[in-house]
Amino acid sequence: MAQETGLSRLSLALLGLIFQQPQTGYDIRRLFATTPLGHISNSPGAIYPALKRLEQARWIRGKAGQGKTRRRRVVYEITAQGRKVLEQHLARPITQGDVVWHLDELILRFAFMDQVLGGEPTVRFLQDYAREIDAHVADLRRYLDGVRDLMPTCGRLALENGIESYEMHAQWARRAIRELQSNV
Amino acid sequence: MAQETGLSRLSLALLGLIFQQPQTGYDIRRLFATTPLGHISNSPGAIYPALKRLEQARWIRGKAGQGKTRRRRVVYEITAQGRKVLEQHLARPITQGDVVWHLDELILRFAFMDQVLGGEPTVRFLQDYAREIDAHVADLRRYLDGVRDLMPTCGRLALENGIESYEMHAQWARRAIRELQSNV
DNA sequence: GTCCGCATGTAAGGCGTTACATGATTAA
DNA sequence: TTAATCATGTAACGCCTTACATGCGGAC
Repeated sequence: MAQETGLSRLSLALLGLIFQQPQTGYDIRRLFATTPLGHISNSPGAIYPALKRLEQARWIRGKAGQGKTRRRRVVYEITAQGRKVLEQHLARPITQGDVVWHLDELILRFAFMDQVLGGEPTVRFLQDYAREIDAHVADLRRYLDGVRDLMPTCGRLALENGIESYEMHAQWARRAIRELQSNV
Repeated sequence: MAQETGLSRLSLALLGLIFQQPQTGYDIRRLFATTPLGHISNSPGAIYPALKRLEQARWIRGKAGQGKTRRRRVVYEITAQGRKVLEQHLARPITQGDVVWHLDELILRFAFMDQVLGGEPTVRFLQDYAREIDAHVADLRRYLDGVRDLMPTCGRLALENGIESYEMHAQWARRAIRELQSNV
């Protein structure tokens, strides 16, 4: 499906949403069209094929179902195998590479995590997340300090944008940890 | 090359870097491998084909050149046409869609902007950037206020992550504007 | 009876990823 | 002379994007 893990961002979102409750492709399209989740995708040409792939992998199962009317519609629900894949995917440890290349996927994993894995693994995930980000920020700052005066102004500002973005993520994670722990 | 604009993120980076100074593919690979710019790509399987495409489009031109040694190496330099394309690409107005789907590409455009377009267009770009982000943040907050109590905890926290991320970008832009204006 | 919303798709194309391939040159 | 580094690629694959296609049901 996707390179390292077997789950592209879109597939992960689909699997997570269908885990939350059985849905049709159209339900998900509407969700993507009307909520911020839509930043993941907004085209049927991605969603329907992705659902097919998930079904072929036996991670979801489509059933002919009816909504309010009796139009043809396929309601997908997650399988036991799909649950297992989702759990394993969400439980994977965070690497430096994830932080550099797949930060948004980490957030997506987090978004489903409490319902799939429960509270404690979620908190641990955020702790790892914050730690990896701190390490990466340290790297970036070291680099910036070394070349600050050599860089074109906008290049430097763009790099600072990246650093501040990571710092914001770490702050957010620590706030989220506090909030999750106060709710236990 | 890419959908709306004719320049994928990688191609934009390549064109911008070659605009800054003539380079070989290997130079750029090293740059990607050793600087934060590398978050764009790190594989020769992407870089060399992209350079070929840019050359076929006549936006860059490869010349056999020698570095310190006399190994075969191709030094690429930007053409007049390439300069024009780069200018036009960087000068494109910012849309809401850019903010939702291509935020990182906007930052990349910004990174080359002062050298390609000069200071005033760069400041205007940042003003537009901040304004579009403010609008999007308002949308997201409106949505969040409507469904806050219905969302699973991690889902809400993930959404807040997105909102705070955008807010940080707007703050950064305003700081960058001040800095650019104080340097004129 | 026509138009809009529901619901599911297909087709073409592009680009990035991983992995592998190839040779030439310098340092040990 | 062996290994590492320089330097440039190719091949297979997967997924997303845009655009187009289809057909039913309800509302007016």
